[in-house]
Amino acid sequence: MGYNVMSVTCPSRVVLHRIGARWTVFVVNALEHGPLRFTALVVKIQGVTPKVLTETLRAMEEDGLLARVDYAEQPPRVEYGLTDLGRSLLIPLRAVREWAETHVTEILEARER
Amino acid sequence: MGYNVMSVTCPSRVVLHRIGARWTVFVVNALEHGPLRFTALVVKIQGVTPKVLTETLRAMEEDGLLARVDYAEQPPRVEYGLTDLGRSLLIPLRAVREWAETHVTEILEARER
DNA sequence: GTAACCAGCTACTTCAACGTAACCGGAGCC
DNA sequence: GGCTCCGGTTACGTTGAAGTAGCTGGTTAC
Repeated sequence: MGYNVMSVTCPSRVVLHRIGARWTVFVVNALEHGPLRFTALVVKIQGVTPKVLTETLRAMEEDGLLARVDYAEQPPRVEYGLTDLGRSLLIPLRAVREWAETHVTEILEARER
Repeated sequence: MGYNVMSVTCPSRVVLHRIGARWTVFVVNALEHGPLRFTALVVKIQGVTPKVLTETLRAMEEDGLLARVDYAEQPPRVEYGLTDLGRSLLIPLRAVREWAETHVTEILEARER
C-alpha cells in the first residue's frame, strides 16, 4: 500500500479517474465471461458508439487491463479479453454494479422529493 | 434486482454516472468515520474547490446519500454525514479504493510501455 | 453488381464538468 | 476600523470527454 487517496499527488487518483470513465465499467462487465469481438461489444453495451468504444478499449489496453488479439484474417477478426489485472478489477466493480442495481429505486425515490 | 445495466433505459446507469463523478468517491470515503463540516472536507479532500464540493454535496444530498445538518448558529455550523444509504455505498467503494491502491503500480508500469 | 459485414478512422461539433477569482453577511477579536 | 472565520454564491472561462456523420478496404453473400 503506502498510498493515501486523499493526497493530491496520489497516483491512485489517476486510476480512479480511469475507472470512473463513463464506459470502462461496462466494458469490464461485458467481458466477464470471456473475450468478445468489437461488434459484439457495441451490441452488448447499448448506447456506446464505435468511436468512444475504440477510445475506451485503447485506454484500457494501455493500462494493462485489456488484451487485444488481432487474428489478421479476412474478414478482420479482433478479440478483446481481460488480462489478469482486468479480471481482478471485476471483483470491486461487480460490487459497485450490484449496489447500483439494488439501491437504484431508493435513489430515484429520494430524487422525487 | 430486475435491472440490467447493459440496457440503455436502465436507471442504474444514472446511478453509476453519479458514483463515477470525480468527487463523490472522495466525499464518501472522507465521511467514513462520521460527519464533518464543510471546511474540514475542503481540507481533507485535497484539491477540491469550494464550488465543486458544494455541487457534489448538493447532488449527493438530492440522491439521499448525504444528510446536511444546519445548526443555525453564529458563526455558521453545518455538518455533513452519510445516511444509511450512503454508508451502504462505503462497502463497494472501499473495495474499489483498495483495488486502486493495490494495483496502481502495475497500471503505471503498464503505461510506461 | 451491389449490398452488407468487419473493425475501425477522421473531422467536426457539443456540452457538461471542472476550475478561477472575487464576493457576501454576520459575528467576534484586537 | 480592520481582520479573520464560516459556509458558501456568483460570474466567467476552460477543457476534455462524448456524440454525429461519413468514410475506408477487402471479403463474402445474393
